[in-house]
Amino acid sequence: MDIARITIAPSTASQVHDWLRKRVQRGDLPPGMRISETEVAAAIGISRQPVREAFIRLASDGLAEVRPQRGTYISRISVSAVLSARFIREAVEADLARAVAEAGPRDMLDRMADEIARQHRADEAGNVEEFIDSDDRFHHLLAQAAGQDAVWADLERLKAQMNRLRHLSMRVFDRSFTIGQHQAILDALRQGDPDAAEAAMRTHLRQMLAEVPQMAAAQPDCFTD
Amino acid sequence: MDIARITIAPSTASQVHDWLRKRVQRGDLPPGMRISETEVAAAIGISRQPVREAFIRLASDGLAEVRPQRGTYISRISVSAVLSARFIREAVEADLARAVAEAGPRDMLDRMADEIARQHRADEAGNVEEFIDSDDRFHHLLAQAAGQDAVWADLERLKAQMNRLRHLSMRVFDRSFTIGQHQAILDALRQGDPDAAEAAMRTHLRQMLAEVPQMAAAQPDCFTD
DNA sequence: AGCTCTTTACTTGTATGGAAGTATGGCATA
DNA sequence: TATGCCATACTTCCATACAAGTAAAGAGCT
Repeated sequence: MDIARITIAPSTASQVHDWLRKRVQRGDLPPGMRISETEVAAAIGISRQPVREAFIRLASDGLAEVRPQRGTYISRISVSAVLSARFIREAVEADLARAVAEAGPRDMLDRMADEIARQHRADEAGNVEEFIDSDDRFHHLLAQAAGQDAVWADLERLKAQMNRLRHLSMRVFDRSFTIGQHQAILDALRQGDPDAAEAAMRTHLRQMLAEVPQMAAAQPDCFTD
Repeated sequence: MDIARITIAPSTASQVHDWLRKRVQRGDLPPGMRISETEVAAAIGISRQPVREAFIRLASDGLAEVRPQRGTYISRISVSAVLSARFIREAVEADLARAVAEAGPRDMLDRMADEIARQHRADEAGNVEEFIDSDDRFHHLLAQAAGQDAVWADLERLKAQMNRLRHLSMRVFDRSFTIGQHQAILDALRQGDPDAAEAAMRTHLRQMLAEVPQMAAAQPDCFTD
């Protein structure tokens, strides 16, 4: 018999937190926007307390900023935070790529190829959300192939800022370029060439170095630093 | 004229959070311990609400676990979380070491040498707290020397679990060994040898790979996974 | 003894009222 | 016109009361 999977009903505060976090990451709630405990509570039809606790969690995620007695605001995207998260991602995923090139299970590589195919379809269909999700799964599969699934979970926290930026940039930049880089990484992994895999990954993730200042210059209200 | 540095009085909830976080990291509140909103509030002499909000933040830090209607517990140290944080640190600090070896400012290297001297003194005096603090400053200086101060701030979040473990292990393991590894890293940086610097850093941080399972086996109640 | 139900004493979650602080617009004054 | 004061309408923060759920001890029955 399987272990019964018990699911407890999530608290109101937790649900509000999830709801807000998704809306912030999708850019539905734009950077700099003011949100109010009272307003959100009235809109949902609950008291202020659960909303307040959701705000606290949102602030812990770095997605909101609570200024006492002044108001709560959706965080602007910190350029330096994005760049340092990018630095960390490059270092980590370079090591992951090396590890997989040296001893990666073949079936995981096949699954990565599947994701690239999905990215082609999402690109042609103009489905930005699906493209971003598949992009994430591609990199997640790399971590799993290296036997470091937990590492990806840790990176998720750092990716919070990058995700918001990506929802802006994906409508602007060339997605087929991204797909080509994914393919280059996978090719190197398949050939079992650690140096090539690392180089391809670093090239891929350094793409952001040029894009971030460009995005920040185009929409200065959304950014800080 | 300088910008006036305005400091707002931190909220009660924020102060309680800081207090609890330090106590958890120092091992003062042991893993698995049960804490109660009511008890803490009574001990401090305030109402439950600020304490409750401090608990929420502590849970966001991964240092506590709130089980609805059941109780709140200090998180056990997750072996897999520590190992994945270690993996990330190795990857990041390897890149940092390379960068500094290639183009690191000399004065920062001198400050790193100062820290090693402090570590010798702290070791002889048996001052574990000071040794750990200096150890942190040594690695922080490396990030600053690479012009990536923000990266260290991001790593702080991941180090939360590792810090608790270190307070346990530092009383057990050989500190002079650690100092020797720091010296080896600094020597490679001074010689401007990126490969040697990276190798020394990876060796240093892989030390934990052997220690963590050893610690977990010795004190199973404090760990999970 | 062993099992079942109930009571009771907890826990965290939510609602609400008021306290303290901040920004803003209006008004009097120079 | 420009400046300073002040009432007012917000905001978040804290205290308190109650609701809902859990766990363990104990009574009563088989």
